[in-house]
Amino acid sequence: MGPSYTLHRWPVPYHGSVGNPFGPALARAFYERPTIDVARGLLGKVLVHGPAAGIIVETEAYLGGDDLAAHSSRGVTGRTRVIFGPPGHAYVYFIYGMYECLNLVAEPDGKPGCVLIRALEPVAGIELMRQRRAAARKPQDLANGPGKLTLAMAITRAHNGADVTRGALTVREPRERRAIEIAVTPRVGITQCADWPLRFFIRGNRFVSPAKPVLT
DNA sequence: GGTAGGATGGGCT
DNA sequence: GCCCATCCTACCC
Repeated sequence: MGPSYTLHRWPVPYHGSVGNPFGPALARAFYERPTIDVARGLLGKVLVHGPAAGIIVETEAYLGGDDLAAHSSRGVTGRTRVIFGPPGHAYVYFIYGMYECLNLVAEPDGKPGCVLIRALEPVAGIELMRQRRAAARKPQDLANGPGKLTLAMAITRAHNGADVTRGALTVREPRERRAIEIAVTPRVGITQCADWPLRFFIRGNRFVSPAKPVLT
């Protein structure tokens, strides 16, 4: 029988044009900037992995220095090595025994800083995402959380260290630019530096995560 | 509409 | 042994 949701509630899948339906991949210089600038700048860009793609609608900045919520605050380890490396690479880590989260490394080589991708607005490969996210009952539930979006996009720890300026996993300019308003709140699910305003999302977008910290 | 509780395993002290 | 940058289900309005 059919799925438990009704098909008409889903948007028509976006098939794109022949060839690459999006703009060029962001260059390394985009990432080689202060982490907060990168976190804000990624909003509205398009994360692409093979046939699946989504507009980045929510991010969080994890800084170097005294940001104790950042994995890099404990120094270079086997896990955090990538965060200290060159910008424009993926840092993917395993969390809560079940999920994986995608970050993009910022700052010049040698300086820590990364951006957690927290939510996507699916724009291509939506049928594929539905298959990968059987628990999602509505389109906005496909990728509205850091663990959900890695499932929907089939991003795993195998992508840790991958160069996102080229290859199968990239971040690209959108086909058309849209004006957006950026909302800022504290980050979700942390205890250290819990009041730092480092979560950014597109105000009014229905695909942001359901987490609702106090607006600042 | 809402929330409490459990699943599940790697990283690090 | 404790800590998680989470998600889903069940259950209750």
